[in-house]
Amino acid sequence: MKKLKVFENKLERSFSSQISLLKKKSLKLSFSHFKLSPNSSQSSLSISCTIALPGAESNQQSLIQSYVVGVEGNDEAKLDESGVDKTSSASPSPSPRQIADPVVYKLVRVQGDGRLVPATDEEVMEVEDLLEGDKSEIRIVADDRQTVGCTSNDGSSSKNPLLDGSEGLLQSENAVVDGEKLNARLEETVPSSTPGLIDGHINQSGSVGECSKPLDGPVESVSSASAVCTSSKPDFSKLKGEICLDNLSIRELHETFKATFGRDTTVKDKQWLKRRIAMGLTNSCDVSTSSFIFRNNKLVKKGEEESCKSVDGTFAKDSVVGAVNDSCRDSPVSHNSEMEDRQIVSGKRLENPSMEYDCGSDDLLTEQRAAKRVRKPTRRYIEELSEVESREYSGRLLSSAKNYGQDQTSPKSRVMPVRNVSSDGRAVVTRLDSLGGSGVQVPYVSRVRRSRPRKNVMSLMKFHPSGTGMAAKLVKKALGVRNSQRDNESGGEVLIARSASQHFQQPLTAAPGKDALSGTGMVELEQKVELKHTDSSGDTSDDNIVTVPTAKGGMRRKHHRAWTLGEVMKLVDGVSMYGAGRWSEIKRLAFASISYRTSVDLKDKWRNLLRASFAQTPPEKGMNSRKHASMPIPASILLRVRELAKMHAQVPPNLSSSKLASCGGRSVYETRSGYL
DNA sequence: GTTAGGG
DNA sequence: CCCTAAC
Repeated sequence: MKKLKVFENKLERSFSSQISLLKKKSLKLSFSHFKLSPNSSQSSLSISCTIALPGAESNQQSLIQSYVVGVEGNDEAKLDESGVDKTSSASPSPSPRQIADPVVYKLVRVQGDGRLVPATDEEVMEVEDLLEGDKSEIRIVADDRQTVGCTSNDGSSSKNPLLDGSEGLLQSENAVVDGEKLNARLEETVPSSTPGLIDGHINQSGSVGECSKPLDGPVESVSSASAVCTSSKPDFSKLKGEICLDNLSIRELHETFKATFGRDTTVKDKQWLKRRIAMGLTNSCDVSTSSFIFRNNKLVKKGEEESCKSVDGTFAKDSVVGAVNDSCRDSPVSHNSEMEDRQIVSGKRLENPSMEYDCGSDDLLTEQRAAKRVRKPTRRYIEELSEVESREYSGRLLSSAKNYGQDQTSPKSRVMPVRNVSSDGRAVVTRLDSLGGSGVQVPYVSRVRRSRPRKNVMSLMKFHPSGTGMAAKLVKKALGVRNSQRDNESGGEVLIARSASQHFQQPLTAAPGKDALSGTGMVELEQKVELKHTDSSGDTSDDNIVTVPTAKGGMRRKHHRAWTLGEVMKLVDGVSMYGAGRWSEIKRLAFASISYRTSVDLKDKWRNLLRASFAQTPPEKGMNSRKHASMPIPASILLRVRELAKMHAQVPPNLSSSKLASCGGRSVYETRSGYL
């Protein structure tokens, strides 16, 4: 009999998680039909609950979980011992491990007369979706609970694997709390996280620590925390126990590990082992601790949506959380090397003191990130994230879809850039920009960059003695006075006489125009400047500036200016003359008149050229299919690129210049002149 | 300030 | 093109 109860208990617990899920979906749940009934076969029990799907009242569906009792393996043994009917043979699952998942969910329709009719595929799908969608939530919820409510631990001690533990606990540990008391106690426990648990004492879930999705086949029936809310029967004892992994020796930990995961581990790190075990034992997915309480076959809702609530800071370490998430994500049996890595990652995160939790959504994200992350987040990345964060308080959740990449560091641990919060509540990120020596803050977005050397400013300053005035203007412009209308001379190539003397100032004056900012308002300056030097190399065009929505929602200016044939040629010439890699040189000499191409641009372009030249070495073939998108690069040029590449490959950078100068200089020059 | 690379 | 990390 006792055993029976155990099963019931488990059933309910696992079932409750489903319920909580549904609830989250704001589906109406009708628990009146909740019932626990022995199946025809002794080896299984089934429990059902009807839920009213949004639209159809009449159309009640219920999720049925059937718990297959007889299994062999760790669980089995225990069960048997407990004295319940041992159906060792009954279990279909061959391997011990698989046995661990005795719960099966079935969707059925409840007929008017109470009969249960197998659900149609469609119905199944429907519900599955619901559950599916909630997975993440579940997990989150689970996290909280894990820490908080925990309860059933099962055999984490080296000796008792799984189920056994639960049994033992049932009887021994904190024992038997019944009915009312239990509930009352729950109330307290849940909301307030239990401090002690987090660290050393980890709650073990009853069975093996794998999680699986609700509807997919076998699911682990026992959930750790859920135990808390389970007491459909008054006399249900509470499963509660804390296992102090800390006290275990490494060897013991190993054993435990093995018992938990079914494999050995060579890891010696105690911490790691503990985490792993805790994780494994903590069956996250199907725990629905706080939300419901079963009582006398009725489901009593316990707290309101408190998935996030229980976090009150105590639960500041997310080791457990992280781990849980991990475990959930993996297929039951697969926690292996892959997992281990992540595990480590999460471990790191742990150490971060400044973490805050917002309901675990973060954790989830972080999780995902952790999985891939290889490279440390770039500063920009960090900034973006932080911005997101800043605007996040609007209540909008981080869209997981956005999936901020693999940033491992906790979102919370980011370094915040200087920022001011404007009245509208939006955070404005600014950076300190020094213009002409005076530091001013300009909106981060309109950051001046690219081809606008300081000297430009200085030179401008020269034109306008009133330095301060200028600065002011600059600032103003920076602040975003945008006058979009601009004379653009669309980036045409600049065909201008190159007498240095004639244009010797030009680069300076012209620069401002091209600068990425132009759109934002350098205009005034420019115009003034241009008055003096009307000739202009003509690259004032910034028309191509396009604002691209960034992931974070900010807009980033991105201007694109296609490389003209002429530019390409200049580049090639430059490379041939000065050598690839001497981009600044090339920029200075060959692109003196084209201020909008930076050395980096040259470098990038060259890289692309190389790629192109080699990629389509057989020029004719590969490209005809779709080559019109971007300006086709004349084969001749590609050829040259190739040659140059070859040359450079042979000749070390330092020699290249001289060598090239001698070799290619002339021809190059000629070519260029021809084009120009 | 440049260069090399990844994104 | 944009950003960084390294030089």
